Amino acid sequence: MSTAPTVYDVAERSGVSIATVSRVYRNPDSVRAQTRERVLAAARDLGYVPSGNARGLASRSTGVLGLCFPDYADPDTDAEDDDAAMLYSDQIIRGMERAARRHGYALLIAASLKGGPESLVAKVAGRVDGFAVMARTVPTEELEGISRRRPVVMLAGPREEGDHLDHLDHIEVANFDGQRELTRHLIEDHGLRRLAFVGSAEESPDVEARFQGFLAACRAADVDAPEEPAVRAAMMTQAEGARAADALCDRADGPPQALVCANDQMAVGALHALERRGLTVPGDVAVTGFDGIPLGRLVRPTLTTVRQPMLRMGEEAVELLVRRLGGTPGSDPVSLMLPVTVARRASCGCGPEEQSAVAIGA
Amino acid sequence: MSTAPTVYDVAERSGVSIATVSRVYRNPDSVRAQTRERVLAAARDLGYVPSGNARGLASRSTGVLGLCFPDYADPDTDAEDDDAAMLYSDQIIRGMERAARRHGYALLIAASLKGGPESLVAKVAGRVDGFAVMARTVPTEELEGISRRRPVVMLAGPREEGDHLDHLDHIEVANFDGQRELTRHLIEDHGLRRLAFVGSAEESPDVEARFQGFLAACRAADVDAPEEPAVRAAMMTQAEGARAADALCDRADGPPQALVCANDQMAVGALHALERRGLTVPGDVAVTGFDGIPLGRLVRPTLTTVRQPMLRMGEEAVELLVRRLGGTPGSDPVSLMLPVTVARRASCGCGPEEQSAVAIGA
DNA sequence: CTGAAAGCGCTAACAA
DNA sequence: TTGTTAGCGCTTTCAG
Repeated sequence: MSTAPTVYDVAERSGVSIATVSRVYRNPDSVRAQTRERVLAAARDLGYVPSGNARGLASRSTGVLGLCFPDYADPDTDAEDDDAAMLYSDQIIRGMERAARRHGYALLIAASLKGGPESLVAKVAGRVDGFAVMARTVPTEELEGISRRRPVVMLAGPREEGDHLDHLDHIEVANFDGQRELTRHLIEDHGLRRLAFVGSAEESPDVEARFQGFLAACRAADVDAPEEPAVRAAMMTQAEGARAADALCDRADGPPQALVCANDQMAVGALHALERRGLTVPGDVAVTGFDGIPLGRLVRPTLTTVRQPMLRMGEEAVELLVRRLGGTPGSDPVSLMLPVTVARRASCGCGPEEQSAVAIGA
Repeated sequence: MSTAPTVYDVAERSGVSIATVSRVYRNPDSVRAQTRERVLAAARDLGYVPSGNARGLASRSTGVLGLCFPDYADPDTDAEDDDAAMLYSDQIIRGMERAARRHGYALLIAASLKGGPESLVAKVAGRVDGFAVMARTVPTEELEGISRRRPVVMLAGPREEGDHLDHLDHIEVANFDGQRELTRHLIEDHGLRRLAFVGSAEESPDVEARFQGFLAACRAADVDAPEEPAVRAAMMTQAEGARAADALCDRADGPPQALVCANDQMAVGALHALERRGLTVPGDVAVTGFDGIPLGRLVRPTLTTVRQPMLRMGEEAVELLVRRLGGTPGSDPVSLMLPVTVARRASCGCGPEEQSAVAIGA
């Protein structure tokens, strides 16, 4: 693994200038066929691989798009379920990779390491032409500066109005509308009136929007609606979901009729906790989630939830980035709202078969 | 989005030399705190982002690992199932990303575009310190040259003996042992004796190994074992699996007692085809797959299969690469064989609950 | 169609 | 502790 061969080596070996070697790769037709073959042969012999770095430096572009996502690994998910637990990030990655490929880009992905020392974004930002950031992965201020230099699109988490970040492109899903529709379903179609919302302790615009949707539905139906989530889980994991369910059941007034969880992971945890306590779902308590992770269809009862179009989100992110990179420099920030889908399954009382689901919002 | 600021801009603005600016990022402690703050402040004001390209060029390393994978998208999978269809590549990506993060690397992923013009590997290879390649994603010869210049690890697909590639590190799963054990189970535990293996038309060492495992089990039990797979599907998709099942059922001697499919996707397709024909599984025909994709637990009957540890494969790949990069230059090529797990579920006749599964091979 | 030369932005000795 | 000075390997005018 000595020193890697460079254009100079290839040039020398094939008796041309380095400029010609470069042309062979960047614009083959501008070189006489015979010369080209000679160069290619030399390159092959030498095991020559063009340096992406040098290329990028000289041409000021990398051909790579990036994605920064939070460390979503749920430590409580056991190995078995883990196979099935295709999370947010996985689907966004899939969507972005697909779209990126269509446009000739590769995808660089990096998750925020919890106690990470050096800035994650900086590392990614420095190696890509543009990138997407999942909400709350990166300090706002960091993005502030970076976004002045290259296209950035925020994923999930509503546009922060009047904030420094409002010049970023932005994609979100219909959190409010989705949660409102699901809640309406619980109230009107199943006749439930004592609902508890399980939110999260950390600030999350998505969770907040869901809670507001929940509230809206309650108010519209004249159902008692507390100003605050019944529980704010420390983390949105299965363990915390179970804990929340337990806490709610231990209250003086007994368990609520429905546990409306801010995400699927917590809902699954709640399902387990309820089962352990001998409560049946949806008989004694209905449970709902939000996200639409595959695990939701594996648990029994199957989980009623609001499905997010994560794959599409990834694709749209790339489209946005590509558009920005393609020119139209000063245009206004774009903000997309993607529709969600309410998946009525067993845990709300809709029976084992998944009901046909409807697109909501956007 | 004018011209991005460089070390020179930051240096000037903070009244130091570019070397100091560089130090602030690479080795903060080697700069007086006061100076450091001044530099950082200037950088912040300017929206400075270190160029990964320039860095890589100068330091001869990128801090990025890569993965090339085939375009596995199954066009037959409908959008609904797609959510659940976490494929090979997704899990390997997850595993690699995790491990890479632990070692401070980011991950660059790129799928082979079908009619892709320019060489995929070259693009990836030029931007990373080392990378993994899923079998049959890349022309052998290409890798030949590249692997002389940087660490490459092959995923799946057995080491090609006596081939040019036998100096590459290599990770595979116990295809042979897994398929043999599953087949033994069908024969001995369920008493089936007329088994048909559904393979693939394209050359695949993995599929071949599985078929050999199948044969071995048949012979060991004195079961009639044809030298060739009963069917060789054009692609390993659901549609082709269904077609294979139909073809087999239309034979003069009627359907076999068991359809042993070379992967889960085909097995799921077979399940559908059988159902359409009014045959019950496992009553009339048993069906098995290979891979352990989540979809296998969603279909009814649940799919008996051999589970591959793809996540671990990704992690091991990174470990191997990191080791190579860490020195030990001339050491011999490593070849890992990862154990698989036979998941006995409903489609072989084991009942709805998944039986405890055992690790096989390696 | 091909060559010469000037950088791209940063790191890494080596000095100071 | 900080500055100076070479490149790293490639793209890209501008000539020829």
